[in-house]
Order: sequence, then C-alpha cells, then structure tokens
Amino acid sequence: MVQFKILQKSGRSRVGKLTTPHGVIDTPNFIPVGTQATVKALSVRDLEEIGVQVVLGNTYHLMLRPGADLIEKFGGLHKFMSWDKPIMTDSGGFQVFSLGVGLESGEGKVLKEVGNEDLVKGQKVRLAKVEEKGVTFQSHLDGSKRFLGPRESIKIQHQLGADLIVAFDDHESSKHTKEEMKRSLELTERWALRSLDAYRRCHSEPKAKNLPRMRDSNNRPLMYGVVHGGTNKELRIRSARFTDENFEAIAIGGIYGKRRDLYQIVDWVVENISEEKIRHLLGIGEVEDLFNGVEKGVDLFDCVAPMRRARNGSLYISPKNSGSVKNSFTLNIRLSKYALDKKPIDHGCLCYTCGNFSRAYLNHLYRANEILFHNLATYHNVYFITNLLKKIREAIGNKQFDKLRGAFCPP
RNA sequence: CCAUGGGUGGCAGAACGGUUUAUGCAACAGACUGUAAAUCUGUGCCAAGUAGGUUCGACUCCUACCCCAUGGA
Repeated sequence: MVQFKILQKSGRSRVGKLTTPHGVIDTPNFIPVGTQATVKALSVRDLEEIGVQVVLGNTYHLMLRPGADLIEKFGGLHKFMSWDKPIMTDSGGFQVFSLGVGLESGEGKVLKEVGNEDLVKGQKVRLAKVEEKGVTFQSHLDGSKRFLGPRESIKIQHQLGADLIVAFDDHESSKHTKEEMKRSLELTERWALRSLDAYRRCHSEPKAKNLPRMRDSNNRPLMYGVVHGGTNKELRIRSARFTDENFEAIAIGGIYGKRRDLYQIVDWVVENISEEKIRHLLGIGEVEDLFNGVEKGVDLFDCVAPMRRARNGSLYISPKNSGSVKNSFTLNIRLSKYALDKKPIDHGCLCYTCGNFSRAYLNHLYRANEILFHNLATYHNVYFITNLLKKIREAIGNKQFDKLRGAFCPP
C-alpha cells in the first residue's frame, strides 16, 4: 500500500510524505527519469549518494528491450537494476505517440475514423493506429509491429514491480480542434477505466489470464490517473474531476505549450481535485517550473532535462553564481571562456563534482569527449535539482518558500 | 641526382574548364521539460605551394621553380 500524508502547508504548497513498498518519498520532490532502467551516466551508488529517493523507468522502452518478462524473471525492476528505493513507471502512452513510427503509411482513411494521428516531428511523418483497445505502433528498435493498451501497460508495470504507476492515456498533442481534443479526452477516460480494471484484476484476481500475480497486497503500487484536456479550461476541469473521482493519485499530463499555459493548466486542475491526493506534474522539471509548480500545489515532478542538459554541457548554477530565469539557471560549460576557469561549476554547491573539479577540467572533459564528463555533469545537475527540492521542502516548513522563490525568480 | 605520385579551408578529404567549390572533424554559438539525445540546429572559415602562361573564364590545362612521399643510383 502506498500512503500519502500532508505534513505542512503554506498557501497551496505542501510538504508531505509518500510511503511506498520501497520506502518513503518526501514531497515536493523530483524524480530523475531513468528510461531504460538507468539514469543515464549515473550509478545507483551515485543516486543514493546524491539523496535521490525515487527514479522513473519507462514501460515503452523496457517492454521493447529487454522485455517485461525478462525483468520479471529477474525479480522485477528493483532487483534488475539494483535499486531498492521507490520506482515509478510511465505508462508508455507518451512514447507510443511521440515516437511510435508509422504503420501503413499510405492509408489514412480507415485509420482516421478511429482517430489516427499523423504526428509530424521534423520531416518524418509518424503514424500510430489508435483503436478502442489501444495503440498499434512500430518499434523504434527494429520496426516490428507492437501493441500497447491500458491492459498491456498496467500488466507490464506490474511485471516491472513499480511502486508508482500511471494509467494509459491518449495524447492530444497534435489535435487542434476542440472536438478532436474532446474525443481524445474521452478515449483517455475510457482507457483510465480500463487501466483501473486491469489494476484490480492484478490484485483481486491473481489468476486472471495474462496478468501477473501480486504476491503481497502490501506491494500494491499507487496508480495515477492522468489529467488531459490540452489548454482547454472546460476539458481540463472535466478531466480533473473525472480523475479525482476515480483515482487516488493525480498526474497532470499532456503539457506541450508555453509556460503560461502550463501554470494555467495546473491551476485549473488543482482547483478541481481533492487536496489530500498526491499530485504529479508529468515531464516538467526546469528550475523555474519547479518553483511555480510547487507554489501551485504540485508534489512530484519528473523530467529528463537535468540529465539531458548535463550531457549537453548545460550545468545548473544558483542565483549567486548568476543563475537566472533568463539563462535557465545554467551555464554552458562548452564555452571557451571556461577553459581557464578555476572555479567549480556552482560555487557553494556541496556535490562531489563541485567539491573536486574546476570548470576548466569539465570544459576539457567535454571537449575531449571523455565519458567521465557525463557522470560528473549529470551528478551535479541531479544533485542541484534534488537539493533544490530539499531546500524547497524546508522552506515551506519554515514559511520561507516565497523568500526562496524570490531568490531564484524575482517577481 | 633520376623516376613516379602528390601539394585544396585549422586538420582530413572530394569533385569540377564556368553563377556563392563539397563533405567530415575541429572552432564559434544556440537549443534541450512523462529520453530514438555522449543529441540536434546554426555560423565562420577572407581555402588551391610559388611564379608565369593558355583561355571570354582556371582550383581544374601548360611551363618553370619550391616542397612532400615512395622507389632507385
């Protein structure tokens, strides 16, 4: 059983404690994305040293490689990757739409009727065939035809043994009319119910065909329903209420637009869900957004940004080292001006990287294409964000959140 | 000294008698929000060993010289 307890509140911000089968997660908190059963460039030892409390794995990637059955045979994702703290898994819905490569690229007629999407990214047209029971897509690894729906997704997430799981959802990112968005939302709602059904079967009908047996009822994961509705207020509110009615945990998804939209959406949602339920803002994690999310009552975030940024030379710095909204609280360690810089990345940062290495050294490692760069850079960024959330929790507890926020994002 | 091959941007390396001559790397910048990302996108290089010649036009053809590589004396 997973339990969420709010310990302190300040405005809409809250400090809480999410207790899972693999330990406690203090909230608000940040969940590093570890798509393929690893947070890229970091060892589990690094994560523990940093103080990361929970990581996210991905249903889509893991089902394709190495396969959910294989991971189940190894005793689940925790044992497979040797991480005994909480794990969240994503439903795979997002990937199926964002990178499921096309099927039957010539034919659109029939597919369109069931909501087929031409997802245009760059110049490639990608098709995923969406039907009532789920999505047929093409593996990005070998082109093989695959199927993922609510039942499959929930099954896989149970096989992986995650503590926090997500209902399978449709994505309206490329739908433009309100009618299309509404149809997509309705599908998400039906899939939400199917996800719930699959979840219950995993627990109350352990012999149900094709569903994994949950040995111990204490190991029940917490399942998030996902609020969609794009930037449409009416749909977002409807989705928020629906999700609140049916789920114990609320995730906010389908956020693609501008920051202003993001904050507006969060407001609409938060105002229409129960206060005591945990709230997760899917895919969000830039510094500015963390502050605003927390202020609006979000408890958990996951994002690839800190890790990806790190690998690309974008390293977090705090305001006292000239980090600001304008530079996304980052410096670009690739720049020649750091080649002779003896300072650590972020003066005052207590992480291993900052405690031992200069900007010049990191600049050199990047330029020399050394693998160690990825580790040291990712370590710093994950530490920075993890530590930031820790400071945020403390600030909320001390009624100092506004002050802390003001130091980072002056009004 | 002889023979052969060759000298193209910072480096590597193509094509071509004709409007702004690839491409890669390096350099210089920018991007990155439920990860097909050690990725992606831009920018610049006042590119032709030297000196002549042929031609309307030469990096491309010719001559001489210089330099490099390999082989030989």
